[in-house]
Parts: sequence; C-alpha cells; structure tokens
Amino acid sequence: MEKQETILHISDDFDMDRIAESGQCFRWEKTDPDTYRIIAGRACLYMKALGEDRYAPDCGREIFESFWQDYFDLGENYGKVRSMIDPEKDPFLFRAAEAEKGIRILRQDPWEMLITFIISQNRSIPAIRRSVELLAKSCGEKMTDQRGRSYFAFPDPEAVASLPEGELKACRLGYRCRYVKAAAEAVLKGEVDLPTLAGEDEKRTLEVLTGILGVGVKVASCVSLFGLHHTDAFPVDVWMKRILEDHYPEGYPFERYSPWNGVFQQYMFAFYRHLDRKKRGQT
DNA sequence: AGGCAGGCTTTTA
DNA sequence: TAAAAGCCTGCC
Repeated sequence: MEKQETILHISDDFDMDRIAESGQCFRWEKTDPDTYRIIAGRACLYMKALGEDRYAPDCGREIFESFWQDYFDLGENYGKVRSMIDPEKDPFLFRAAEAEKGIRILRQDPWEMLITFIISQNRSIPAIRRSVELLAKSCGEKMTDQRGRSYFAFPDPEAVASLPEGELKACRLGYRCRYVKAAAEAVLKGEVDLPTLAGEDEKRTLEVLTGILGVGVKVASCVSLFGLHHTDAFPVDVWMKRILEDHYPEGYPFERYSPWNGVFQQYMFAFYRHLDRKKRGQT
C-alpha cells in the first residue's frame, strides 16, 4: 500500500530555525536546508518545511497528534501572546518579538531538561550538545529512525544513576558529573517528583529544584520554563542581566506580562544575542 | 543571614 | 588567555 504523506498547515508563529537556535533544545539537527531531525525523549522526527506555512513530518497524522503537536505547543496562539506588547510602552520588547517571531516554548520532558540544563552551566552550545549526545550514547537505548539511521533515546533516571563514574566522566561533564549523578538519584529515589511540579506554583517549583545539588536559580528556571511549561518562568543569565540593566534600569514590568514572561524572555534573549553577533561581525 | 570572591572541567576563539 | 544560558564552598 502506498504510504500517505502527512501535510500540516501551521498558521501561527512557527520558525524551526529560530526554535533550534533559541537554546532550549540541544538535539535538533538540520539535515537539509528545510529539514530538521528532532530527537525528544525516545522519539525522533524529521520535519520538513514546505513553505507557505506547510510542513511535512515523517510520521503519520496519528503519531503527530498524539505526541509532536503537544511537543511543539501548537495548541497555543503565540501571535495572540505577542499582541500583549504595546510598541509605545515597550519598544525594545516589541522590536525583539518582531525580530524573533516564530520561537515557541517547546513542551519538553522535565527530566531531560533537568539533566540538560545542569550540563549547560558555564558552557557553549556546541559543548552542551556534545555532552548530551555522549550521555545518550553511553546509557540511552539505541533506536532507529524512519530513514534507518540510528540514534539514542535520552536515558532514564535509573540508567544515569547506575552509570559507572568513569563512563559519566567520559561524557566531558567535568565538575558537573556529581551534579548529574545527584539529580538522577534525587529523581530515582522520589525525593523530587517532576510531574507533580508541573502543577505547583513558581516559588515552590524553584525551591524544590534548587534543593538538588548543582541546580541554582538559573538552571531551575530553565527546567521550569522548558520542562514544566511554566510560561511565566524567567531565566536570568549573564545576557539577561545585561538586557535588564541596559533596557529596563527602572525595573522590568513582570506583572504586566504575566503569565507570559518566559515567552518574552526568549524573544529578548535571542534578539540580544543576534545583535551582539552582528556587532562583532562589523568590528 | 545573606552577600561576595574564588574555584571548578572542558572547549572554543 | 579569557569567556562560555553557573553553582558550590568558605568567609565575613
């Protein structure tokens, strides 16, 4: 029987390049000018942009609707979220959102985000990607994608916790080795119940997450935003600190933008990094 | 009690 | 040599 191709129409903000570069996912790989190979948890998807808001995932409609639709957060209307921004009141955020329109907050697995963002501390994006792949390779299940190419599922807490120290070290985690181990054990023992945190408020969520060795407020906020889909979580790193100092010396209006602070943080973060890249290119 | 300096693995520019 | 989507420890 002829395989039927699934074609999707996505009319809301959706730009795979911007999502891939936004620093929330580290297992997206551009395989062609218009295609990404996306690994999430145990799953893998090739997603091709056909132009004019049309996309071709290499899975059936049923699988797309039962997993990927939610992963891409397609139930949310980001255009509507952006419309909260008043260009008169907040020209910087307005410009950032216009420039970075297409970013979405993926609904990723909280356990995967916890380990990934512990690994991310004090590291460049290529280095993060490498370590995540090494970790998946050393204790994640070997899988085969639709094109017959192999990949490794993100390992579960038990697999990470029981990985010999030498093998964990070989993932180039450096001093983060013991943090990754501590996080895996905390989740395995049930000291931290990630699914429950999805329903907790932000204060409580950060309290629990920062209780894990190696998890500070920045990493906890990333887990909250990208893994628990708390769209109000607002990770502040060295870049965001500069943005807040440069553009909001009187304070940032968190109340005005609740519960979408995390979405706007992503626009500003991406915008600022792109500006910085351009500046460096010129001088 | 809460803020601050220094150290930490590894990679990249 | 310094910086990279930081965090821990010890010190005050």
